[in-house]
Amino acid sequence: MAVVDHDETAVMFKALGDPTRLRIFQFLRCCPAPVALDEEGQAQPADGPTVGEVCCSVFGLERPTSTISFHLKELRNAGLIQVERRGKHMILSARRDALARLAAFFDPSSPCCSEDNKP
Amino acid sequence: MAVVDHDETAVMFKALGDPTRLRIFQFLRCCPAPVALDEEGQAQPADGPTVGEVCCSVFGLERPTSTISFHLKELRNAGLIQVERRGKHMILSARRDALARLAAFFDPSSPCCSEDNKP
DNA sequence: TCGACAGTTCGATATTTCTCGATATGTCGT
DNA sequence: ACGACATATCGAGAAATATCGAACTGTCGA
Repeated sequence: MAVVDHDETAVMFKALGDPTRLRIFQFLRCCPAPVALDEEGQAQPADGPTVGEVCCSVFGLERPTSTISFHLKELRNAGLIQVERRGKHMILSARRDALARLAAFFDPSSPCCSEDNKP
Repeated sequence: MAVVDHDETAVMFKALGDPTRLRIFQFLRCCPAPVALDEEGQAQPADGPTVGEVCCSVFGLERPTSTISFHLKELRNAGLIQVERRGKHMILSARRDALARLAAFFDPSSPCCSEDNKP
């Protein structure tokens, strides 16, 4: 088993490699988690950022929602964010497991010379 | 001053967003001490990995040198690697400051709600 | 100086990506 | 059911990107 799946990790980096998406992701990182599933499976709803709030807060409505929606889909396909419907809104949040995975990639104490690099 | 320069950081992520470049960078990361093997398998003390070694070790000569050279230039322009001429070879190495910067980006303890996210 | 070697740059091409407006889908309140 | 709202999808056009072979530059050794 490879320490790092290059292709899958590259998808994450590619998603963050666009300035528009990086700003969205950074914004979502800083927002409180919209929901907390406790051990009983009870969802405690909290206010989370919606697509419209991203358009307004991050881009000042200078971008059409269709463009933001496109980038949100890219971030979701890369596994970087979660999207949850709540009423007519979509609640957005950064995925903590993705953050942990990327943090581990740059962790200096982690082993880096995996079998992938050998012919 | 912004905590994170989105555009500049996005350039780094974009460079790592290609599987070919990610493999190159991962390979170079694992050779921090400039040590290489010559034809007899002897370790040359001051030598680091060269372009040809990347072609051979990482891609098994399945890619032309021109393609590797293209990706190395992208990584260099993104500030992720250093290239130093030594004789007829180019000695490659990952830039530690770039690694530290990216690690800081994902550090959970670092402040993430910079002024950039506020309108 | 010549030829061999290491690597880069160039030109062409195929593919992907970003962006936008228009249209469609889904949800709520009445 | 209907209209208003929030967001997604579609289609098209412009721009960027990855890839390759050929040609070029630079360096060393004989």
